[in-house]
Amino acid sequence: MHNRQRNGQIWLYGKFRGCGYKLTMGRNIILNVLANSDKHLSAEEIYFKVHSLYPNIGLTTVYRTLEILTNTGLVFKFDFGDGRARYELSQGPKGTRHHHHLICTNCKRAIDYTDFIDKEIELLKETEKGLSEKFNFKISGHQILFYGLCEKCQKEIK
Amino acid sequence: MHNRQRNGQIWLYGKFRGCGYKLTMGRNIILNVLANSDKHLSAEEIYFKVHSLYPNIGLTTVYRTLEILTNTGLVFKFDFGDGRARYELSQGPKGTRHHHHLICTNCKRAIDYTDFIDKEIELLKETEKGLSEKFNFKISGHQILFYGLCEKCQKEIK
DNA sequence: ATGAAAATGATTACCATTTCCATTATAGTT
DNA sequence: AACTATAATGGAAATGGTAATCATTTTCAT
Ligand SMILES: [Mn+2]
Ligand SMILES: [Mn+2]
Ligand SMILES: [Zn+2]
Ligand SMILES: [Zn+2]
Repeated sequence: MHNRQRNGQIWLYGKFRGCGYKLTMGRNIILNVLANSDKHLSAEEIYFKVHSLYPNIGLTTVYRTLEILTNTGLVFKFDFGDGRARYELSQGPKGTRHHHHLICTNCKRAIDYTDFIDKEIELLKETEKGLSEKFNFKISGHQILFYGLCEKCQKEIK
Repeated sequence: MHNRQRNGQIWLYGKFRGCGYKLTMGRNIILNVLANSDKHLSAEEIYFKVHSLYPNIGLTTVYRTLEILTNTGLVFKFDFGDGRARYELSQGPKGTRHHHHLICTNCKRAIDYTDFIDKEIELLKETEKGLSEKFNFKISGHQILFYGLCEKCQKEIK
């Protein structure tokens, strides 16, 4: 969209470098694409967007970069059931807030929501503590998914 | 294990038939395998188990049956991140209780848990109501996932 | 500038799942 | 029981997202 997000990347770059990775042109643009999108992009979608700005990029590099970003926690990788992974910046100018997803079982689109997060956090914190003790499981993250039919698909399916 | 679950299938068969599908030998055995397992089986794992009882079965039929079972809600289909779908009976002698999962990000195994379900149900009911109104989204189910390292992998990774 | 290490991209391989299609089983009707 | 329309099946081939290979290029500390 605009270039107002430009500032948001600065710390992202730093965090990427901080993990010991070199910030190359391709990686830089991949980060920009992620930071400037409010969608849940697939690897191929990211590839096309990056390619329009930097035609030398290879799909392999996109996959490799996304793997790094996922492993370092800078990006969340999701499976919403449409046969391809979906990626989203874990923090940033738009996606700063912790959120969860509504997934349409028909069109496979995901809607972000942040409602009820406070109560949820409270419950999850408690649950997390109990579970990690009971199962001796070191919890590092969580995900809440609601499945159903989006407004559009409700009408279409009827 | 034992054959005490034999009774559990009766209503399953009925529910399957009730959806307008013919209960063939292959489908029957697939249901038995699911009902007698407490694991999260992949299509191939199910195929091998069925095959040992009914060698005529084809992997295609397993996939097709699992798709029917998933669409009719008799079976839950999960992606725990190991590159293949995992299936679990949604109700039945063992899996009657509503539960959620701890997923090891290393070995990709899933642990069932039923702790804190009461509080969770309460919160989710409220959340569900709020979300379905706000987004005009018809919610049909939900899933809570905790990610982390299982006891075994904590030691191995170290 | 130089060299070791990291990164890249084109190609190929992989592999879970789907599609195709000819054959067979099912269940209702005569 | 024979007929028939329809559903189900299974083997083979195709599909498609992702991972591995490898020769080449880029990066960065020296
Ligand atoms: Mn999101
Ligand atoms: Mn389970
Ligand atoms: Zn939809
Ligand atoms: Zn593990």
